[in-house]
Amino acid sequence: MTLSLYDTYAREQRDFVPIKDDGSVGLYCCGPTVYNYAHIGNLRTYVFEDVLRRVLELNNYKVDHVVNITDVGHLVSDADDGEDKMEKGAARTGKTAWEIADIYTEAFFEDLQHLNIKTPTVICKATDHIEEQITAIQQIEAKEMTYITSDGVYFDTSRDPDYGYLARLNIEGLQEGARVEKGEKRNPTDFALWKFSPPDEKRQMEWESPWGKGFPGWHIECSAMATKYLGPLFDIHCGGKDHIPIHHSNEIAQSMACYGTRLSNYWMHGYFLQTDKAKMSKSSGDFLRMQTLIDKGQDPIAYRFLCLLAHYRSDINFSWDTLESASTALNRMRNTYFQLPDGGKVDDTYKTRFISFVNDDLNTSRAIALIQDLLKSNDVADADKKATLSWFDETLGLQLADWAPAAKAEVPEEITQLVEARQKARSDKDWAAADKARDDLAALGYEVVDTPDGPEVKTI
RNA sequence: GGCUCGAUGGCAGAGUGGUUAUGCAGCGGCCUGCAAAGCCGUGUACAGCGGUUCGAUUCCGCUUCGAGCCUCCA
Repeated sequence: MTLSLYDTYAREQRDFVPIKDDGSVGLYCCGPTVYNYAHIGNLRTYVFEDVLRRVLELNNYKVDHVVNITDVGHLVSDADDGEDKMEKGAARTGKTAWEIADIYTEAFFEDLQHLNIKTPTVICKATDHIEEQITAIQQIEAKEMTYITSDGVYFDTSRDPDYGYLARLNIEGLQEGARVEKGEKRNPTDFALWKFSPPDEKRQMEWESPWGKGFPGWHIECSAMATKYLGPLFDIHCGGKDHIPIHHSNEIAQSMACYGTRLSNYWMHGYFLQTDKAKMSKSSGDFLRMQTLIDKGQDPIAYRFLCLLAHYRSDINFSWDTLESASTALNRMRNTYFQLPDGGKVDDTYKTRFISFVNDDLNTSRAIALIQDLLKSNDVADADKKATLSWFDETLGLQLADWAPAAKAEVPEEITQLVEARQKARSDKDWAAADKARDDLAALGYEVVDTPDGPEVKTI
């Protein structure tokens, strides 16, 4: 069955045809800048990329999945006095920039584990690839598409006639805009390939280069590492939609300069998770991260489920109520799955429908609606429902098979006595006493539920 | 100011030129001494105004509103 994916570059959904004919697919995903924790909006994009990878695998491709770690400091702004994020983080915490990077890199991968996101096949750090970045800058320089200012080596975007096509940038419109500060740049869209260290201070992260001591610009990192691991033209490049106008436009410009390619055959972008009708932002200081959800007793997989409920190409409005409703739905599904018998086989009709949905530009929302159909179906045996749902879950990653109802908690003697007293009252049909016992238990934080096998006690 | 994208029921969110999305919440019922869970059933929607069409929520235009980018940003 044909896999069809929306390509931002073409602005349309295209049937997927891999570049190589050996069954492999090159997938590059822009990773985190590790100067702080990821927030759940960031994480939504990695969930989307994980589903993309799983759908590619469902289509029998072997996915070479590369994710970068931006551990080089990058400027807060392009102005000369801009502070560096890594160095700023170091100053804030009293740790070195290198330690900061390690701490947040580790936290990032913990977040991915919580969300059942598959580990990339290649994880590459910018600081481990300085040589490759310098080489790439030299290649661009050889094409005479760079110039040097007092603070760095810049890419001259006016030398690229197709600059900004990905974002359909209107260069003249940008120039008319009031908010663009050029500084020493020749064009508003020009960007730094290499930044010089300030002459009077020692940076924690700096390297020698043909242009002087300094550090690489952000955009060259992705181009250089993607090319190193996947070649100058590979299949799919992903990132958040905010990368379309700047970061990805610049990556493409760099690749055009170096290799005459647009770097990736497909450009795919994850949309935002909004809170209070606004984008969640690291720089605004206050944001929700995975640990915040966990601390509030939320299940990370419920968040993954929430992400899957919507199409990756539409913004989600996040609220605690929304997460709660996703969580309720997921738990019902888990319970149902748990109670279904094993030993069935995957239902072909549902399998085909599932593939048609996820192959249609990752329509996970229809795939999840299909689960409801399946579970309510009168035509599929219970054991087959379980096998089919289990097969769906290889792509959805909800870890249904790993879930089990919470074990019965240890109950203090005092509570057991109350429950027994209530049972006695019930058998005596003394409903008032039974209800009082229920109220007393509730006051102590326990709920009693009557089942055919007798009363069960749960903490509230 | 420029550019890009969007607007679906109480909430979240699919989809479609004429026909049930789905989930959560709500309501009614079954079950239960009561309750919880579960099961069955059920209402309300396609921002506004024009246009194309036999017919538009779906296509086109305008208006209004919203988000994003233009500064690091998923």
